[in-house]
Amino acid sequence: MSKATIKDVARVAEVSLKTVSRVINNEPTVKEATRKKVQDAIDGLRYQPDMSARNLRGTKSYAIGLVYDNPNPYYVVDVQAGVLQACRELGYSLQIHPCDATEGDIVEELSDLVRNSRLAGLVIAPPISEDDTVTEALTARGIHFVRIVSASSPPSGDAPCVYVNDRLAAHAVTDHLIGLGHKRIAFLLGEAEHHSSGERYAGYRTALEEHGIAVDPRLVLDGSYSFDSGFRRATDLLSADGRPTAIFGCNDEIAAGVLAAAKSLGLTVPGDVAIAGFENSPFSKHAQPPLTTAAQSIGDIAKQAMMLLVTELRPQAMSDSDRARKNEFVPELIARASTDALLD
Amino acid sequence: MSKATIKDVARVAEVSLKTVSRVINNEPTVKEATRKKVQDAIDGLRYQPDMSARNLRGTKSYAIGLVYDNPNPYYVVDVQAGVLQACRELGYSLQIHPCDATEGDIVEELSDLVRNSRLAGLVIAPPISEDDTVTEALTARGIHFVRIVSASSPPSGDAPCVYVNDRLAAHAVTDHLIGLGHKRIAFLLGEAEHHSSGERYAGYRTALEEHGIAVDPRLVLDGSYSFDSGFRRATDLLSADGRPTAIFGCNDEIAAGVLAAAKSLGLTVPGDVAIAGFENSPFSKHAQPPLTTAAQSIGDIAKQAMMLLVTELRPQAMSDSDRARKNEFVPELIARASTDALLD
DNA sequence: GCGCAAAATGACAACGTTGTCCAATAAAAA
DNA sequence: TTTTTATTGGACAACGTTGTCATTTTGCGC
Repeated sequence: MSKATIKDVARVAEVSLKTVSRVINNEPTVKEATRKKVQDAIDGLRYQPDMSARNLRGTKSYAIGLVYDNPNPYYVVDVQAGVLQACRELGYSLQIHPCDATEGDIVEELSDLVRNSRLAGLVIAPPISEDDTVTEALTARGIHFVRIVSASSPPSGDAPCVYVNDRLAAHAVTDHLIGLGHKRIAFLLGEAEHHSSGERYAGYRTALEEHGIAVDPRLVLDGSYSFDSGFRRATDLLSADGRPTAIFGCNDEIAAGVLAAAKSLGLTVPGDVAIAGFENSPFSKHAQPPLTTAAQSIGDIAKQAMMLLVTELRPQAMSDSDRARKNEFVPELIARASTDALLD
Repeated sequence: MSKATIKDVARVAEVSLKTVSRVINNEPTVKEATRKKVQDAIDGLRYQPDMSARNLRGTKSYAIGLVYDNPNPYYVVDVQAGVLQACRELGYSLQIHPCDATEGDIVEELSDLVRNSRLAGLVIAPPISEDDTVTEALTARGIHFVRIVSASSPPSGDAPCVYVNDRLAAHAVTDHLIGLGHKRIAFLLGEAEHHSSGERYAGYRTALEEHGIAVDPRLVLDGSYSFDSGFRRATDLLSADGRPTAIFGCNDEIAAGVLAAAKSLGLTVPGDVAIAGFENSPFSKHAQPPLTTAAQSIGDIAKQAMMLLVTELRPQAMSDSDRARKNEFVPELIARASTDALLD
């Protein structure tokens, strides 16, 4: 009933411990016949290598850390799910590490984490992944990591990275609004430390310019990725003269705030004002009317980040198809009734 | 720069390896002077025992698993945060294990998890924690675990358990509604496999009975813990004759659905219909009007569950104050404007 | 067949910790 | 003082795995 060890496999396959180890680790110098014999024994015994022993012995480790300071629980569980799936497929264990970038020395904290938990590397989610001070310090300390960031092209620098092209997606959302006849489109920003906010703004801006619409600075307001922020800014915008005919919130929470503000002012959506969000949060579908947004498959992105990290750490362990995967993700426009009454 | 080991501590403290080990593990037979000397060395070197080595060697393990199938991300991250904090304080590492109780053999899955990851025990969150088939099978297999469940008194049986007294809290919410003059109060249930749904209903029921109000079965509707469910049930209730003057949703998502339904029917809240939820989800505060609800400190509950698990596993490792902690938690009523227009 | 390089395999130690068992010391009893 | 008994400290093995290095087997050109 107790767990099978490499010893059991060796006995069954009639080879030495070391040969089994070689098979497990995909080392090249094993005869095909031997490999098969060992693999059969592994399958037969349902053997799985022991993480503790592996981590203890080698320079290598089979544990990675997931670092995030994103306050959005929907985002967090999706990232976890994606990384966890990749971990299972690749035989890694996962150490989650929620953190607060604003308190304490985060670099020290992460170094300790890696040392104490013997982590092979880190997957770092935004916004902390976008803090160059942190990533440079980690590189300087020789810590392996992969970042998930918002960018419109592969970031320069050596650190491997998975990037979400928010700019392109925001461009598409803005195009959609322009296509519906809107010319006065407001944009509500999120926190500046989230690159996604700036990227989405850039997409909005270029879309307007491409259609020869001047960007009106009075229609671009900063704020935060929150319902409250959206509500306040929208209340200001919508109760002043020359109000916009559409408002593009930097994420769905902001858009939900905008929607609430519009309703409280007695405006109809999308009749009086069209509203678009970003991220395809679950509640965007349930809003009344449902919110136009852009969908990101956070799980896939996170999974790819983990794959990329392992490609870094143990190139030979990854198949070519895994290695060839693309590291750019472009969220897709999801048009709903908050911009186009004919949809639902 | 590399990690300090027990060997370094022994050298600095001028004692043997074993003595250091004894200090770390709080074994009784160490002279106070020696203990201090060793502790100083530990602190000085910022030594932390290596999990891999500890887990590998002993019958003991210093890793625990957190098992959950709750679809609510807010709940999940709070539970994680609580357990994680306790893990740090107690020197454990955490393995998260989201799962789907409806597919595959969950008992087999958890057994494999415990064996393969050498887990000392599990913290199991609802609703899967409330499935007796699962918990009995785990007990039969000798797996240590602590459950977080909804109950109005300590569940019988040997398995240690932290329980949330939803019944008492729902009683308070119902009292609040009755106190505001409501007599026709509807109740919208969640999924039957969540005990919390039944417990909250029981609290609602006894509160009505205590005030001599008969429970009208037409005002008690089953459903699920979702916005949609709340929306549909409330639409039915509010558009039929003899509509209730208050609706108590089994959680905030349901209540949010009720609120949306009321608005879409042109009813004012709380004027035409008062609405109460449960759980104090972040959005309950942002709803218009803000939702009356009941607050649970999920993080504290989860932390206490972890403490209790360790008390099980290594009684001598816990201080008396930790051991004496209460395992019952009662959510508190938070009255807001969705029931009482004078509040906000 | 023979020799020799190259490929495949194996023996053994080591990773950091704890359990077992025994030795040394201090305290108590004679 | 000597003997007995608590205390406390230390040597060694073991957990399951992989790195190092030695050894065996294979393939190949003569």
